[in-house]
Order: sequence, then C-alpha cells, then structure tokens
Amino acid sequence: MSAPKRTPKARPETLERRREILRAAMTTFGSKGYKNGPLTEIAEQVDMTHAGILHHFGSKDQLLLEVLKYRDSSDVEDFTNQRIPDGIDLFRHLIRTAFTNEQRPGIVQAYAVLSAESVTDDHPAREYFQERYTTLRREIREAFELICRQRGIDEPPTIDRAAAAILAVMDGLQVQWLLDRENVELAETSAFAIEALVSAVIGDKAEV
Amino acid sequence: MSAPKRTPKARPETLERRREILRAAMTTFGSKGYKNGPLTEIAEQVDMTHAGILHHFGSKDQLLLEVLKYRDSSDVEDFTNQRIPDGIDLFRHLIRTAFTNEQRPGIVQAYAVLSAESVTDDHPAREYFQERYTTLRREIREAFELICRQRGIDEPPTIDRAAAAILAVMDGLQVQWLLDRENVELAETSAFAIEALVSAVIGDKAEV
DNA sequence: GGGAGGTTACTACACTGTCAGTAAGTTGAG
DNA sequence: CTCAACTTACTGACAGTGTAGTAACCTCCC
Repeated sequence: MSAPKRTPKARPETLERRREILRAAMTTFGSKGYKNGPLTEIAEQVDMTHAGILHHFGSKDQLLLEVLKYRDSSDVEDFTNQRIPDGIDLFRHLIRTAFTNEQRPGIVQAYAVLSAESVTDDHPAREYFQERYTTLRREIREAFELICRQRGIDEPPTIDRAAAAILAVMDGLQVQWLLDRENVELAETSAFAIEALVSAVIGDKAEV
Repeated sequence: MSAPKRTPKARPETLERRREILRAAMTTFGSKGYKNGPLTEIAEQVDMTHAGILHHFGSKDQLLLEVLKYRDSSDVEDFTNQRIPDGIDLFRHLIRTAFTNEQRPGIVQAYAVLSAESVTDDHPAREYFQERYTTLRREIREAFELICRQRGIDEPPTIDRAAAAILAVMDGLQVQWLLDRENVELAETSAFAIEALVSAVIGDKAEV
C-alpha cells in the first residue's frame, strides 16, 4: 500500500517496449472498452504473454491510467515550444483537432468509449476524466475572457455554458461519426457548432 | 437457428413480471454497462435466478434489445394522442426533455454508457443506436425545414450540421454532467446550446 | 552474479448458457 | 365439473470459457 510498487528502473529500449504496450492497450481499450479489453489481446500485439504486461505495469487499472497519461503527454509534444493557444486561437486549435481526429478513428473511439465507461460504478478512470473536463472547461472559459478583454466587452454570463457546450458537441459528434461515418461530417460539423456557440457568446461575426 | 425461440405465450401478470426485469436490467446496464452488467445482478433485483431471466428472454443480447425497445415504447406513451411535436415545438420539446432528464440520472447514465459502448466491436446495440440517431437527425432536419417554409426563407445548407450538433451537444453534456453534477448544468446548458445552434441556422432571435 | 525482462504454470473467480426437473397454471374432452 | 394432457415459470447444478493476478523459474545484459 505505502510503496505502490513503482515501475522498475529504465533501460532505454525497455522504455520503448513499454510505449509499444501502451499503444497496443489504447487500441484494445478503444475497440472493446476497458473492462472488456483483455490483457491477453494487448499482450499478443506486442508478442508477449499477459503476465509480461503485468510485470511492467503491476495491474490492469494501473495500465489504463498510464495509457491515458501517455496520450496526454504525446499530445502535448505537438506543442513543444509553440505555446498552448489562447483567445481566439484556442477555438481555431479545437477545430484543427477535429480535422486531425477525422484521420485517426482509433484514438477517437478510445476516448469516446472510455469517457462514457468512466461514469460507471467505481471506474478507475473516473477521476481522470473529471479532471480533464474541468481543465478543458477552464481553458475555454479563459479564452472567452481574453477575447472579451481584447474587445472591451463585458464577460457575458453564458461563458460557462458555452465552454461546456463546446466540449460536449465535439464529444457527441464523435459518437455519431463512429456509428455512421457516411452521413456525419465530424470536422465540418464541429467547426460549424463551435462558431455558432462562440457567436452566441460574443455576438460577433468576425470569426474563427 | 431458423426458429429463434420466440418469447413464450403471455399471461397478463407474466408481462408485468417481464417489465420488472426490463426495468431492473436498465438499472444494471446503466450503472455497469452492458458487457459488465451481470445477469445475476438483474435477477436478484426481481428475486429470481439468472436462469429465470434467460427463460424469459433467451439470451443476454436479446434482453438488451428488449430493454431498449421497452424504453422507447414507454417514452412514446407520453405522447399518447398529443402529436409528436414539429417545427419550433420540437426544439421546445428537446429542451423540456433535458429538464426532465435532470431528474432521472439513472436513465441518462444508461443511454450515455450504452450509446458509447455500442461503437465497440460487434456490439449488439450498434444497429439500434445507428437507427436512433438517423431518425432523430431526420426529425430535427424536418423541423428546420418546416420553420423555413413558415418564414418563407430558403433552407440553409447548414441544417444537416445543426441537426447532428444539437443531438451531440445534448449527449456530450450528459457525460460531463454525470461526472460532475456540481459544476455542470445539464438542462440550462442544453437550452443555451440549442438556442445558439438554431439561431445560427435561421439567423433569428425570435426564439424557442 | 544480480537484477531486469520476460515465460510457464497455475489459482481463483466471474459469467453466460444448458439442462433436467418441479410446481403451478391452463385447456379441452367427456 | 373434472381429470388428464400439456404449458409456463421457474430452480439448482454444472459445463465451458474468459480473465486478472501470482509464483516460480529461466536467461541474458551490464
């Protein structure tokens, strides 16, 4: 309990092996969910037995958390040196993300499935997603605040709602898109909705 | 194979018993998901063994489909005689639904969890949710078309996107709300977003 | 030679679905 | 009305499978 059995030392090629495992886990959890994504399936993707995976990560729960942490860190790498965008740039960035996502349904599915699964009883990723949404809502709110300051307008009380709604529409569209890619345009629709919501807040047409 | 073992006859009290099972199943699938919601847990809610449940529904997959069908039919009952709303009334109805949903987190959780789970490999409810979204998008599109005709304006090409976005934002908000009810206002935010999206399409302020 | 990176072998469950059997109800012929 | 023939609504036991985790051992790099 007290010493939570940290992942052992770190030879450079071992680290790469772990990353392979994390990517494989993302694939399996994405296509079957966490609870129903067996360790054996992850293991065989990297030519190993499931016991080997447990050697590296200790438990399945721990593996899930490391998977989520790993994706966050590799997403952040895209920003190396280039500041996390703020103000209107944040909204542009969200729209770009939607376009990127259209090229990687695997990742999209993993987040869609895991975020919804996380609301079930005692799910190990519940806290992760709670914090994730809280953080993202805050960033969007701050972007709105910056824009309002730049334009010298008062901050409308709708900012909080718009922040939640923007994340919501992006997530919700992902589910519809995964179910019916023929008839749902993920990126274009996200862009439309974000523009509509931003306009509703800062009543402006000078857009994104 | 050919004769799919239809559910047996139908004594009136038996039908009520089945409905009890369906409600219990909704509870369990809602709190744990479909794959991870064991039949035994459903069974003990209605004081029965899991074999009894299989006697009534044949298989767990079949049970899930009947659960979804049952909820649809009991939702429709609310409309007995009162037409399914169209035009601007549809949007009012969607907002009212969001307010109703705030009083029944169990149902909300079931739909949130199951719809996301349905995108996983070979999920028995995949087709159900595909059709559900297709139908709902069509209804929203038709509401937009009616409004446009009533106001004598051309139908903007954004109608399809707005339809998907409205459903998306409602679904996405549910997940955020389930994770953090303190800080997310499900109904108010849904109303705000729907109004914003409707305005973006029919550029009007005479609203919902 | 000692520890990291595994494997094999195994335990301990959890879960769905099958089956035989039983008790209670339904139905139709006389 | 009644009894026999049948059906429905279960239970209890169990087979079969899948799965996380553990323990003991191997083996090869530093």
